Amino acid sequence: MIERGYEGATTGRIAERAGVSIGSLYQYFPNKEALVAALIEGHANEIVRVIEAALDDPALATVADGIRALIKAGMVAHRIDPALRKILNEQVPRVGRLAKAMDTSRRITKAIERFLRAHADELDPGCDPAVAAVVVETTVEALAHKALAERRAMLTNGRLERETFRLATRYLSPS
Amino acid sequence: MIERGYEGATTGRIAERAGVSIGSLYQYFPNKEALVAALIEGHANEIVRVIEAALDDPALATVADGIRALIKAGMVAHRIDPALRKILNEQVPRVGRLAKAMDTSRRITKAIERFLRAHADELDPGCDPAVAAVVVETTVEALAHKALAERRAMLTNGRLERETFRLATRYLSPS
Amino acid sequence: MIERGYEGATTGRIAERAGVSIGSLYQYFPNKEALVAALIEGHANEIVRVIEAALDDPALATVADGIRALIKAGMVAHRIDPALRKILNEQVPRVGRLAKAMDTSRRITKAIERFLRAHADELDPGCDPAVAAVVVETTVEALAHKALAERRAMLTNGRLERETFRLATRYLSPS
Amino acid sequence: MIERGYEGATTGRIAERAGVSIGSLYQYFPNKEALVAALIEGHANEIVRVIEAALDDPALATVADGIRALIKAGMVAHRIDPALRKILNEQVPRVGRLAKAMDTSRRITKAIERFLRAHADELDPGCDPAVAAVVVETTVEALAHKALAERRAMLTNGRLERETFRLATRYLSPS
DNA sequence: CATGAATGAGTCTTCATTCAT
DNA sequence: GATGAATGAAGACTCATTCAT
Repeated sequence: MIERGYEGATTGRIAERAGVSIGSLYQYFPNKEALVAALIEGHANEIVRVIEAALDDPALATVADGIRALIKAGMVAHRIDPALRKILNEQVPRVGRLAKAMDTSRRITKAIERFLRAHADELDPGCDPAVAAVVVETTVEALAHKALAERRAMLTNGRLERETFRLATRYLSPS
Repeated sequence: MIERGYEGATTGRIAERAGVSIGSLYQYFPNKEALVAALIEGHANEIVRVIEAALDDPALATVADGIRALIKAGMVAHRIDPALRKILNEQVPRVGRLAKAMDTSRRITKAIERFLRAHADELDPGCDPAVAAVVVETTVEALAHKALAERRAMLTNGRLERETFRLATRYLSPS
Repeated sequence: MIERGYEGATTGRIAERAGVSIGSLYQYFPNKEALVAALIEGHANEIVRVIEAALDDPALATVADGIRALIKAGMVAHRIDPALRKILNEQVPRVGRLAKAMDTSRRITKAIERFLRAHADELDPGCDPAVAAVVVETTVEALAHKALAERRAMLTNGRLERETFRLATRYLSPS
Repeated sequence: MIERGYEGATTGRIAERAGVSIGSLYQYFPNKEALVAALIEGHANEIVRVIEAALDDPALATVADGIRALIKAGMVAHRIDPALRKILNEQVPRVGRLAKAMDTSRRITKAIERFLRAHADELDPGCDPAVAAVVVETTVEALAHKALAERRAMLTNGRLERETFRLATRYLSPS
């Protein structure tokens, strides 16, 4: 729906795809911004749920397992709606209620932090879970994005996924 | 100038900030796309130059020195015009001549790759400079962006810079 | 509405005269060209109808009667919207859908031809109805136009009307 | 130069074709209207000269000769610059100094009237040279225009020319 | 005098928002 | 409540006109 960017998504198009009239849309949302925010929030929740589910899997025994799960989930999340995911992180003006819908990355960071704390014994002693979570979230997200947006070759041969894993595990593990 | 995104940057606003009339703008550029492309290309070149200059410094003895220089330069580059830098990587439609102006990250990646090859003896044997350059570029850029956009606290206390350094050096060094 | 020519007729002015907003206009017409074409087509149809009605009058006994009716109808038609009539024949770019709206004169020529064929016995033997219709249509139209546009004096005293009649009847009648 | 209509002829294009700078144009003409008026007046004079020359030819013995010469000259005049001729009669706003440049048809009418008076003995007694001149001028011009603009077929086989001749001679000659 | 870059009013067109039905 | 026609502000772009060089 928002494949063509915030400005590209006209209220008319949104209404049409939603199968309702513009009038109806404006009965529930005060303006375009709120409307797009709701749209985004829905997708954001879905993405966060995918990541959280992956990290909460009790089958994850080690940090390495967690990293692998996170990378896999990151790829899945990106595929939920690549364009939207991108817009979600980038294009939507960070103002008002949109900001609220925007904190996907913060929620994911929190999930990663919880996971790291649960495996604190495996981490490098100098590693602050709160900080490390930011680094890991930012890094994994950026590499997944890069792979999907510009480096499809490194994606298909699995190279970038392996590199991402190496990057994260070396960063977290005791030297 | 383009703080509000490609669509937010109206030709009128661009003209006003540039201190000329719209008419003058259209004397030199055939349409908005070309105009924005020129704007972006200028900044992109500046950014690439800053990074390349940092990595080409003959005073850099080790990979660690290079990483430090890259991180520092990344921060500087981001400050050249944070908003534009963002747009540059994200919001501009990747089509036509705009796409051409867009390959800042590829040019930076090349510069990093050159640097890594020049210091191949210091790298982990399993490290392919071409791939590692993509990872380092993506990673350093994303963390600098994150720091400036959402985590100013981690920026001011230098924490994120240190973490970025640790992340990159551990990733590149022999285990 | 289009008194000042195709270029003089701005969408804004058209909307204003029509008593609607520009937005509404664009809800029904894809662009200015289509809008003007519709305007013209409407008037063209009206004009053609007036002429056809005059020539189809069963009360017309002779060619002379028909010529008189045609001249009268031509004057009436010209008064429907003098400026528009002018544009219609002259100024509108003869391209695309506009061209379609333009063939008023051809439709009128056809009507005259039909009339002439129905009265073939009264015509000069050397008179080809198809050709004569073109001549009569062009001639009557031009004189009506001239009378209304530049020679109001000859119009008010009925002189030009009488001359037009003499011109056409002598042209058509057997020598 | 004005092939594309009054509005289509931009001052820039006119200057370019004239091989001078816009600035120079504005040194001689106060505005676009005056500029176009001068352009038109030049062509108008040329056209009037062609017609007058044809009608003043002492070799013309009869009214029929004159009509033939007029028709021929009309065709020639139309070919001098068909588009311009058209615009000249139609499209240019009939205001201000432009009106002055516009009276080609009146000057041609005068020439025809002079010719008719010189051959008054051949004319139908009911024929007022002043009025007949208007009729002939309007009629010949309109048919030439029609032939060139919409009925090229009738032009190439000479049919319309012959019809025009018949129309005019029958109109002028004693019954 | 000639030049042509600069100007900005005026055009067409889109789209968020409202409101009568 | 739902609808979608109507609205008009705002944006991209053109071109007649001016004026510094």
